Amino acid sequence: MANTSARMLRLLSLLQTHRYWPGSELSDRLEVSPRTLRRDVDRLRELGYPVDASRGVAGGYQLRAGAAMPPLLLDDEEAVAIAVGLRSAAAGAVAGFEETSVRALAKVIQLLPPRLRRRIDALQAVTAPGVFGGGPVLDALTLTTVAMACRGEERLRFDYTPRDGESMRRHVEPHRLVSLGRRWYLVAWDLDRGDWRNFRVDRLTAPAATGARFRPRDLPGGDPVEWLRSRLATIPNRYDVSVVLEADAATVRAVVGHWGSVEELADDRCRLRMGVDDLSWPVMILGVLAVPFTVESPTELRESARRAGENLVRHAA
Amino acid sequence: MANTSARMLRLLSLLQTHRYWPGSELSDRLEVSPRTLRRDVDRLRELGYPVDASRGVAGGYQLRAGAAMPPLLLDDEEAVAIAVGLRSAAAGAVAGFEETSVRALAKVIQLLPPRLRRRIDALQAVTAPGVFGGGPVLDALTLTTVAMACRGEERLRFDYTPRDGESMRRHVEPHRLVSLGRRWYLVAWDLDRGDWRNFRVDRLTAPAATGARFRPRDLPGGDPVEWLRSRLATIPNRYDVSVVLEADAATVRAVVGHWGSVEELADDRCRLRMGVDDLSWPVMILGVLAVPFTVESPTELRESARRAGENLVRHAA
DNA sequence: CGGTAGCGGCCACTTTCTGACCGCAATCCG
DNA sequence: CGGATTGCGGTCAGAAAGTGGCCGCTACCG
Repeated sequence: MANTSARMLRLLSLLQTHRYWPGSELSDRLEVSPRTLRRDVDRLRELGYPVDASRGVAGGYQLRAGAAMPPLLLDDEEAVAIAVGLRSAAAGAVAGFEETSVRALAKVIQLLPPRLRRRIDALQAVTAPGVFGGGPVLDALTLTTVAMACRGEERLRFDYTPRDGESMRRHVEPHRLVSLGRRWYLVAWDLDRGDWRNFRVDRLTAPAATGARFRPRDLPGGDPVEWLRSRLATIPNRYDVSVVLEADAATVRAVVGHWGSVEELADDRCRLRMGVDDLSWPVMILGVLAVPFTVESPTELRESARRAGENLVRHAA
Repeated sequence: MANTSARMLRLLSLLQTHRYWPGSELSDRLEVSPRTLRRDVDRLRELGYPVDASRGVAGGYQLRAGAAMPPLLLDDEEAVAIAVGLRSAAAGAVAGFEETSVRALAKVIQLLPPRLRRRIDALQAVTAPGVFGGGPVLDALTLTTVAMACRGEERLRFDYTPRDGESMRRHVEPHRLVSLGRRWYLVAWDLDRGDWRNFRVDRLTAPAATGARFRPRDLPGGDPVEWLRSRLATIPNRYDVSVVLEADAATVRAVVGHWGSVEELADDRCRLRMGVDDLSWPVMILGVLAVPFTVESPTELRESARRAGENLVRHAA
């Protein structure tokens, strides 16, 4: 209680909650003499946390940004917000951050007190529900359980239903979670088969870490993403969309965001390319942009767009 | 360096990165004797962090979830992921979490080392770019600067361009940020007018905290959200969309997510209601659902849907 | 100019920390 | 079952640190 370490943490936490603190108030709250407070502040500075101080009548202490990330001291609300934000980022709301997000999420979840965990679970599925065509709905608990087993190097059991086949209990040594093309895969050593396998996380239920730890094996080639990509290459199942639009690139980018690349062809003409599993997403983009367009590929997109358009026209009457 | 507090933090951080740690390895890394390590673990436990230990040949230490949130010790990647996730949540990707997210974001941003801040700023705007019709593009820096001024109780100057009028420099005591209907508002005491005002954050540029602190005034009524709502009630400017769809409610919900309410009318018939500023969003939903529908209101939606449909049909050829 | 508030040296006293040594208690494995 | 491994915690003595009080100094503000 009267411990120095604890006091330092409390001080750091106080400095994180308000921008300015008069020294007297800090020493008050920490129940030490002002002299000791000054020493504590010094200690923080020695640890690399940049605490600014200003003198004079309205003086006080302030925590600036430094070179290293100080320990984040969060209250309940903030912790929940972070978990929720990470969850939606893990679901692909922010392109390119899925994997880091799920790693950070696993860390937060692991530390989260149960009562907060319940609040988060109340939000149910990991996918930000919405228009992200093709993204399967994924249980956040499943994803984080798997992520934690990877990190903790714990064996994992789960039920798995392959695309065509019976559901089966599996027992694996989890290696890495990989997010590829809006889907999550687990790369793992299958203990029953004695070989490396990949599993789509959305086809996986009731994962449970067994508690047994293992020494990670080396994946052939080393890079799980490459390995997975080569395994999946045998079943390509995506459309490569390419459309020329009579609109300026900036407008298109504003609508499409990260989910496609926009190539400027002229002042008000650009080419949009994106890879998708489901054509409804590009159709929507064409719909909302409301500009002339030419479908270059795939031909199926023409058909989808025409059908959607006819449907709209027919019922708008 | 050989400081106890620092070592405790390092220990906590180690315990956060792997699930299990053999005691010998921990004492090794911390460069203390195993006895001291045991004492450090004890200290953590006394501080309330639940460190489990298991004995025997594969024994080790492990940090469980406890009653309080321990300080989060993040590496660069994780910190960036958290900031990015929070930013997208603040932009409304996760309904209902905008305000808490922006508070947490302000805290993280404040602590973030500049090099990481730059990485995040490279991602530019706070809005998850995409289909969220009507959400104005908002600069993350603006939002967090304002949030930090609120938290730090610092006066704020900024340029403000009202809907119809000249841009003007303002000087306020910021009170609260409020997210309402996919927009951010600042509720503040206007120092020039000597009265409470609200400002749309997307119309606000170059915010700068002056460094002068103030004692927060009491907002009449106390609740900033209520206050703002009553102020805005005079300018209603949204469409109230109501559409009957020939589809089962679950399907519609999966597409619409939080952004509307779905009322089940029959097995394959439901009513969708949502409030929007911009009709392109409901049009897209109608497009992607590809089911018969009847627009109940507003009549403008019929026109928009028809135009979008015709455009699709015309160019799909 | 005077008041406020942070800075940091000095000192004496107290408390904590540390490593070493010990026997003990789970747990795992053969 | 018995041995190896690994965590647990008591005790001890010396070393290290933390503490409050005192002081004069400096920056800032009105």
